[in-house]
Amino acid sequence: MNQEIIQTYQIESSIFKSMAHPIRLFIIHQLENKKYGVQELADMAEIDISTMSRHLDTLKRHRIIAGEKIKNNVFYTLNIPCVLEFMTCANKVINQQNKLGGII
Amino acid sequence: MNQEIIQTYQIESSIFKSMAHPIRLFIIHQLENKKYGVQELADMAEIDISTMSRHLDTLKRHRIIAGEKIKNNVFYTLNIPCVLEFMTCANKVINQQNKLGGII
DNA sequence: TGTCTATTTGGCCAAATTGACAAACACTAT
DNA sequence: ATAGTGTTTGTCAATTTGGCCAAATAGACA
Repeated sequence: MNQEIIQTYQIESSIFKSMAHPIRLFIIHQLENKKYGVQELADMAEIDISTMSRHLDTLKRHRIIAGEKIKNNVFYTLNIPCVLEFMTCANKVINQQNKLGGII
Repeated sequence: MNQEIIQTYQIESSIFKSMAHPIRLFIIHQLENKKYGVQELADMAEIDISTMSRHLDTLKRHRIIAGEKIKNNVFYTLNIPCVLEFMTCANKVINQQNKLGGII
């Protein structure tokens, strides 16, 4: 395995990876419009708050979102608006998939 | 776990996932400029050809790339040019990370 | 200080991903 | 038909990821 290539694309791939999960995409889409706290997001997604906390941490570590503590709550906001351009492209890919009959 | 959310973002997340690997990003960047065969790409990345074949298959199944067989060789091309916009955004994220001191 | 609320972290298990080797396969060309 | 070339697939071990519960932590406020 060529270590130079790995290194070159490691960070880029870790950013993709950080977004490559249904719950984390859900989070990104929610924060498009408004700030949310951890418990609120956990309730909406119907997952354990500890699991939600970990997903938020993943996105935060990659600077996709940012958290701001107000009193006892941490409110998260979308940090990288251009992430939404990703989605536009992703949807083009999805539409093309549908036209061609889906994957697998 | 809210199945509706999962369903909504499953496909989108599988597209991110398909690109979230250093070797597969390497492939995408190479195909930006020119067609390549499986063996060529395997040589460049210094990985087993079977491993490269599987990475190419992953990208192909998600319509990121397309393969065309000519004689005994399969040449791959980038199928979704807007993928490159992804990269532009990803790099903004990376640069912001660097400014702030990198991640973990 | 002590308590209450909200969030994060540790531990553990199940499931998914990655990589290599070898075997199978598809096709070309003798 | 047979050999040769290039690609894909079967299998398996090692690693990573995702989920929940329980315990730990951080901060607000009486």
